[in-house]
Amino acid sequence: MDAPDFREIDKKWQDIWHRERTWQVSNNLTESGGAAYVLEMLPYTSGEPHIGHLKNYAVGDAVAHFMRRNGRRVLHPMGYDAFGLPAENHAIRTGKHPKESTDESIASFARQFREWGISIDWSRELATHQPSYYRWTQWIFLRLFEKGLAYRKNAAVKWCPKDATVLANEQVVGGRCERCGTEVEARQLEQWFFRITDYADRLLAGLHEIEWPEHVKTMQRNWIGRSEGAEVIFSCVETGEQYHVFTTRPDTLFGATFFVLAPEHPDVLRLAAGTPQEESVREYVNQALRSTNDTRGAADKPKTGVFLGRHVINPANNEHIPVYVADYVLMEYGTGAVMAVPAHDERDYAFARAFGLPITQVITPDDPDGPAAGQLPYTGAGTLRSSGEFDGLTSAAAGAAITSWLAAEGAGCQTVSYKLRDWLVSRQRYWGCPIPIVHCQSCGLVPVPDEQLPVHLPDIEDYAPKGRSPLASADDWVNVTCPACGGHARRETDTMDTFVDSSWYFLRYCDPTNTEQAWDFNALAEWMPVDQYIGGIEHAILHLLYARFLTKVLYDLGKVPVAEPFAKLFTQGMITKDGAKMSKSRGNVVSPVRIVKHYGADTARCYVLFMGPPDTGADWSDEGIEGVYRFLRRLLRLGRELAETTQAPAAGDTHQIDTGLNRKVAETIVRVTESMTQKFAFNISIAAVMELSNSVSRAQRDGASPAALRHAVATGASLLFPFAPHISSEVYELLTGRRVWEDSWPLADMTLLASETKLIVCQVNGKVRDRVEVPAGADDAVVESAARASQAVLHALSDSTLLKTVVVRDKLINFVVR
RNA sequence: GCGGGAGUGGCGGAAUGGCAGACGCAGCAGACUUAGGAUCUGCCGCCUUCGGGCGUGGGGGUUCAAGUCCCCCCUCCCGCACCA
Repeated sequence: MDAPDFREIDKKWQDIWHRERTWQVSNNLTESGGAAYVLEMLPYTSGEPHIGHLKNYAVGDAVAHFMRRNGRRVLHPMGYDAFGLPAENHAIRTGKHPKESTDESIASFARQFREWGISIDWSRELATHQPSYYRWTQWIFLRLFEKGLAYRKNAAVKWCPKDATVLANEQVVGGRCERCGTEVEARQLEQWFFRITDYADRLLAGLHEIEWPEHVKTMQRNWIGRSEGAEVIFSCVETGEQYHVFTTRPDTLFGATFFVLAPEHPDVLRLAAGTPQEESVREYVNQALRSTNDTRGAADKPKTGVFLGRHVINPANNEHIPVYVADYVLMEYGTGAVMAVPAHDERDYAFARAFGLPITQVITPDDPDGPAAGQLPYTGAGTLRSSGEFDGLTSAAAGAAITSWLAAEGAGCQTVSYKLRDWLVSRQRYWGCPIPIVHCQSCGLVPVPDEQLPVHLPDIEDYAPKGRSPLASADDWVNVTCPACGGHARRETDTMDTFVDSSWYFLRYCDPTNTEQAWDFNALAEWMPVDQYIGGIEHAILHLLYARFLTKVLYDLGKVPVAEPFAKLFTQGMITKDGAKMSKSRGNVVSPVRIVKHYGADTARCYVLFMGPPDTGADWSDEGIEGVYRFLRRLLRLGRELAETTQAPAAGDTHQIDTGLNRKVAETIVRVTESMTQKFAFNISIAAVMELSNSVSRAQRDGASPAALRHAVATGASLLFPFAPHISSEVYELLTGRRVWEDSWPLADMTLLASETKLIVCQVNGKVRDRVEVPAGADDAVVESAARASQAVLHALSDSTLLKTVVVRDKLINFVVR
C-alpha cells in the first residue's frame, strides 16, 4: 500500500465533492445555521503554486471544515489576483501575451486546489482580470472620484527604472522596488492618488475593533505614524514668504536657532538665487538628489548641509535665524522643513556642532542630579527657561500654552501629522485595470459613465514598458468622444495598481455573478465581515491597509454594511528549506506537485500543519513528512482491517480495555476540539489523533472488542477530517457507511472523562516520589493516608519533621518537611 | 535607537502555577523477511556509587510547588528607523 492507493482515494472523494457541489452555499437567508465567512488571501497567479500556498489553504480549509461540522453555513470561495507587474514581466520573459500566460497560471492553480481537496465553493470563482470583475473595480474608482477621494496631483513620486513605472510608498522597501529590488528614483509627475490620509484616524481607531495579531496592528500603526504637535509659521526675512513646519515639541520653540529645508523642497533653489551661496547650494542639492536612499538614510551618518544665504524669523522671540538645506530633513514627512532646536534634538545638535551654530538650552531636566542634568542634547521633558513669559512651566503645560499663543498671533496652530501618504494608484503599465476617465480639452477630467463600463483593456501587440503607458499607442482605443460634450477626448492611459483589484474581491464573492451592480447589499449583510481571514505576514501593511481603506469608503457611501472587512486575521509562518527562503535561484524549491504525487494530498496537508504552530515559520524536512505519511497509512490500514473484523479476540479483559480505549477517544475529542478552538494549534490536533491511533494499536493487541476499536478509529478519522479529508472520508465510510462531513463534530462522553479513580502525584518538598490511585473526589485525609501507604513516600519522609501538607483534589499531595 | 516576539533533548516541537520533554523526526536494539529505504516491538535529556542527583539562555525573587508569575541581564528573530 502506498501513494498510488492514496491518489485513488483522493480522486474518489474529489469526484464526489465536484459532482455533488458539496461546498457550494447559497445566499438564502432562510437556510439554517449561522453564516460564517472563511477566507484565505487570493493567490497572485504568476507561475505555479508553491508550498506556502499549500499551507495557507490547508489552514483555511481546516477552519472552514471545523466550522461546518459545528453547524455553521460556511462561505469559502476562491479567486485569482491576475493583473499586475509580475504577471506582465513573466509574460514579457516568456514571450506570451499576459492574458494567455495568466490564464494558464490560473488553470494550474485551480487544478491544484482541486487536487489538494480544498473545500471551495467553485460557483463563486473569479479573477481580477476578467471584464466582469474589473468593470466593478472601475465602478469603485468612479465612486471615489465623485467623492474627491481619487484625484490627480503633480508630486515627487517613486519611480522604478527597471519596471518603468511609478510605485506607491508602500511598495518601496528600503529605497528599493518591492517587486524587482531595483533602487527607485524620484520623479516629478502628475499621477492618480487615493486620499487614504483622510481615513488615517479611522484606520487607527478601527484596529481596536478587530482581532488581529498584535504585531500586525503595530505595523499598521507605525505605518500610519500619527503624531500630535503644532504647526509653526516662520517668515523669510528677505522674501517675506511663509514656511510652515511641524513639531512635536512646541515647548522648545524658543530654542530654535536655525531652520532647515529638505533638498527636494521646491523653494530651495529659488531662495538661494542671487546669494553668494547659490552655486554651492545648487551643487549640494544635485548631489543629494543623486545620492541613494541607502547612503542617505543612515542615522549615524555625519550631518551635511549648506547655508542658503537667507533667514527666517522665530515667531517666539523674533530672532533672525539662518536657513540651511540639509539632507537629514526629508521631504516625505511633515512639510519638508524643520525648526532646528539643537539643545533638545539629537540631529539638530549634531548639525549645530558641525556648523558652529548657537545652541540655546530652553528645557531644564526635572531631576537636577540625574544623568541628563547639564548634558546636551537633552530630549526629555522638563521645566522651561530662556523662554520669556513661559519660563517655569513644565514641558506639557508650555507646549499647550505656546501653541495657543501662536494661534492667537496667527503664527501657528495645534495639528496632527502622519507618516501615511496618499495612495498612488496609477501605473504606466499595460497589464492592469484601465482607469475609467477621459481627458477632454474643454471639460477636463470626465468620468466614463457607469453604463459604459467596463472600459476594456485593449488587446495590443507591443505592451513592453517604455516609461509611458503602453496603452497610449493604441490609437483606436485612446481617441474617444467626450461623454460630457461630445467633443474629441483621449482616454486615461495609465492602469490601476494591482492592489486596487485585490482590495475589494472579498465583497464580490458574496454576489459574484451580479451583472446589474457590484453586489447586492443584502448579500454582503449576510456574509460580511469575513469571520476568519488567513494569509501571509508580507501583506501586513499593503493589502490589509488598502482593503480596510476601501471598505471604509464604501461603508461611508452606504454600499457596504461593515466598516472593517476582516474580523479576525491569522498570519501563517513561512516554510523554508535548508534554513532559507525557497527560490529557484537557490535551487531549494519543494514542489507541491511532486509532493502530492508522491504522498497524496492528505500527507502534504497534514505535514505542513504538523511541522509546528501554523503561525510560526518552519523548515521543510524530507524525513519529517515520512512520519505523517506512515501515520496516515496506519490509519487507513486500521480502517480496512476493522471494517472486516467482527469476531472479538479471546484474550484479555475486553471490558476493561474497551473502557480505557473509550476514555482515550473522549480525551482525544476534547483535546482536538480545544486545540482548534482556542488557537489554531493544528499540530496539537494532529498529534492527538496520532496518540489515539497508537492507543488503538495497543488496545487491538491487548484484546479490545471490534466495536470499541471501530468506534475509536471512526472517531479519529472524523477528528482528522479537517486536515486529511480524503483518507478520513474513506476510513469513516468503511467503518460507518456514512459520509463524515454530513455528520456533526464528535461530542465527548463526559461521563467517561470523570473516571472513578484518580492517580495522585505524591510529592515531598515538591519532589515527586510516587503516584497512588484514590477514588475520584476523595477528601484530603483519604489522599494523605493513601500517600502514606507508599514505601517511596515513607522513605522520603523519614528522619524529618512535617510542617505542612498541601492537597490539590484529584491531582496531587505535597508533604512539606524540614 | 524605537516597537513586537522568542530562547525547552541530536532536531521540529508539547505542557489552565501542580508528574518537563506529548506527538513526530533522527538514532539504537530486536522481530518478520531471500532482501529492506516495507511493516511491527522496545529503548531513547544529562550524571550516577543505581539510593538518587541535576536539568527549560544566565542571575535574583514570589510560592508548599515556577518552563509558566515578578525584577535584572544575555542572545536571537521580525518590523520600523535622520518621522522633526
